[in-house]
Amino acid sequence: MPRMSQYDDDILGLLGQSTRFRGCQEIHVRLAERRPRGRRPPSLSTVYRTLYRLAQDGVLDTLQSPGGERLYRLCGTSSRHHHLLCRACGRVEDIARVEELSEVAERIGQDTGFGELDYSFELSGLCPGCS
Amino acid sequence: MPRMSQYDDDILGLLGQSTRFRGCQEIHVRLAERRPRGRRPPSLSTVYRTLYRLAQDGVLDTLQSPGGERLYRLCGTSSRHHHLLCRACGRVEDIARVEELSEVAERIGQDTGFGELDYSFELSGLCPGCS
DNA sequence: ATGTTCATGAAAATCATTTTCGCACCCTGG
DNA sequence: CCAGGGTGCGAAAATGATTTTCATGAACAT
Repeated sequence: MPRMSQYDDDILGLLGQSTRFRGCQEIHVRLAERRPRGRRPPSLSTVYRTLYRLAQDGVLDTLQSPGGERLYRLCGTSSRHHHLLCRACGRVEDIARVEELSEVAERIGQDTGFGELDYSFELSGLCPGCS
Repeated sequence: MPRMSQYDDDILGLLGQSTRFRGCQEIHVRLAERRPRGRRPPSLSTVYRTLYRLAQDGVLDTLQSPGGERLYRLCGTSSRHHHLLCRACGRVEDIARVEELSEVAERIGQDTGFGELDYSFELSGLCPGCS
C-alpha cells in the first residue's frame, strides 16, 4: 500500500485525455508507448497498484466491464452518477438520472429491510454513431 | 458447445433446493459430496460447460458477485427481475420494482440516442438478520 | 463391424490481478 | 559521513476463476 507514486501524474494525465474508461493493461501499454521524456515507464504491477490506490482515494471512478475487467477513469465533478457504455466503440456517456435510481434503491431498502444498501447500475447499448 | 449433459438434472436439482445463487466451484463440490447413487460426479469442466449452456438457454439466472465470480440459480417465473445480495450471508432477495428500472432505462435511451439498451442493476446490502 | 458424433475428464492454457521478494533510494539520527 | 529504517519499484511467481485442448469411450448410424 504505497502512499504515492512517481507515476501518479502520468496516469492521471493519460486518463485526463479522454472520458473513456480504460483497463490497467491498456494504460500500461499506453504509458510504455509514450515513454515520457526518457523516464522508464511503470511496470504493470505499479500501474495496478497505483490505479487501485487512486480509486480508493476517490480520484478514479471504476466500472466493471462485461468481460470482467476493471476499468478506470477520472472522477467527474458530479458526486454520483452512472455510465452508459457503447458496446461497439467503448465510448461512455454519463447518466444524469441519478436521483431516480437512488429513489428506487431507497424504496427497495424499505421494502426489504436491508440496510447499508449499495448498488451499481451498468448500462450498455449502441451509441448513435455506431447503430 | 455441448447440446445437453447427463448432469443437467443433478445441477438443476441442486439449484432447485434453494434460492441462493451459487458459484461453479461450489456446485462442483456439492455434487461431488452427494455422489448421486454411485454415479461419478461431473468434472469441474463439465460443471462450467453445463452452467454456461443453461444460462445461455435462459434456464439459469446469473449474477456477478463482488469478488468477480459468476453465480447461478434457477430462473424464477418472472421474466425479468433484479437481485439484492446480502454481503454478509449471501442470501439473495428478488426485487419487484422492475418496471421502475426499465422505465428509467428507457428514458435514458431517449435522452442519449443509444439503442439496443441492456442494463444490469446489482444491489447489495445487509439483510435484516445480519445487520 | 466401422465410422461418426459428441459429451466427458484431466490437464494445460488464459487472463486479469495480486503477492512476493530483493533492490535501490532517500531520509534521519548518531 | 555513514548506518539503519522506511518505502516505491520491477520482475517474476502465485492466485483464482474460467476456458481450451486433447484423447477417450459411449452411443448411434451405416
